[in-house]
Amino acid sequence: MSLNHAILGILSYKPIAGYDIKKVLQDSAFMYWSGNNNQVYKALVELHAGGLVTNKVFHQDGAPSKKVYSITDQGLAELKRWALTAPEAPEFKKAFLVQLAWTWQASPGEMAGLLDQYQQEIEGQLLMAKWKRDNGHFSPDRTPRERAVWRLIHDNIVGSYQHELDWIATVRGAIEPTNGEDASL
Amino acid sequence: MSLNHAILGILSYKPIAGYDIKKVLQDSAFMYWSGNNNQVYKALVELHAGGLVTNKVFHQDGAPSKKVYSITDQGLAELKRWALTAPEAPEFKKAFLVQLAWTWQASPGEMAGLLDQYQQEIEGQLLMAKWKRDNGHFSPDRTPRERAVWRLIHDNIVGSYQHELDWIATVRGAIEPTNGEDASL
DNA sequence: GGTGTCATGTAAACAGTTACATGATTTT
DNA sequence: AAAATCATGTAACTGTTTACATGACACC
Repeated sequence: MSLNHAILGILSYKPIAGYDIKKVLQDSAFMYWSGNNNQVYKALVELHAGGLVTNKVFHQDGAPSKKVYSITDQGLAELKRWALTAPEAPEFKKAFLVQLAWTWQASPGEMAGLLDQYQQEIEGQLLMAKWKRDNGHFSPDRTPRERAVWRLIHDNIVGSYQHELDWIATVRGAIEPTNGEDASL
Repeated sequence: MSLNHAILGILSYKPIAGYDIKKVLQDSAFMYWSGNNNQVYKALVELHAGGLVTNKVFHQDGAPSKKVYSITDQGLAELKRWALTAPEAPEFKKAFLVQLAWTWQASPGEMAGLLDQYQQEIEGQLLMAKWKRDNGHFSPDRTPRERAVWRLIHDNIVGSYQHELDWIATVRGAIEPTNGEDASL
């Protein structure tokens, strides 16, 4: 589970509260955890127990108190150690491919409709990914290299959606009936 | 949970036993479930309870008995219904991107090493994906369209890894130090 | 007056992985 | 002699999502 390490990374940039970590995760295009309460607060308790973070409670009037977490030297060391561990292969969970694999009972029109829907879905995701790349408000910018790396990471995600759109186009080309049988138009 | 539907799809091609469904899942490039006992046998019990599949026990000597499952008309109808439901966006779990995001403590050499390792990992996956596309022994081939669709699905996966390799190359180009400071060679 | 934000946390449900168990047969 | 394959199943654990709970304040 590298969620704990992702949180360490976030805290390495600046100390923030659990509630805000949650939002950073939810807004991130590449930190793929949903960022729900259960996961985040549990992770923070674990990190705290391991001495990788500390927290300080800030009382505010007109709003609930917040626990602001900071990374420790031990946490920084652990973050560096993890950052250099052997990379894992990416996991692609494309439910649409599974669906498409079993459309032999569908008509050409139904298949075309499915592809249209998938394309719309992807176009939406692509737009969001681009927006997050260009306007995401959480991006540490400690060195020129870090800035470049974050840009490249977002390009990877954008490119993944772009690849999906390109692929949809080839699918349309490949499965369109050679003899014209279109309903609408 | 669409694992149940994926299993329905497999059974729509031909009746097979749970043990073999497990292997089909493990060998599949795009049906992303690990195919462990717990998941498969539990899914089959559910499908059976819902009347979507039936089973027949075959006793064999020199080997354990097997329960061969078949899809029912109800199961076929459910498979078609599901195949035409609104497609979901793909999920990309690229742990490497998270790792890369927090490498600001690493030296240029360490980063280059990481990239090398990731590339090797991806090259391995790409090879496997291509092999499964070209030699995978489970591919229903009921109609020319189904054959084409299965090929396209595998092309999607292969393309995803290919995209990753292309991206690695651009990362290398973007972050290589402008002034030459290389250790080895 | 209902909905949303801020901020923490818990409970329950679902999904997924790893490991255990059996017992004959085949392979290394 | 040890390990893997065939074939089913269960147990224990980890990971993830959804929902519940509180209470002040702001917005429409």
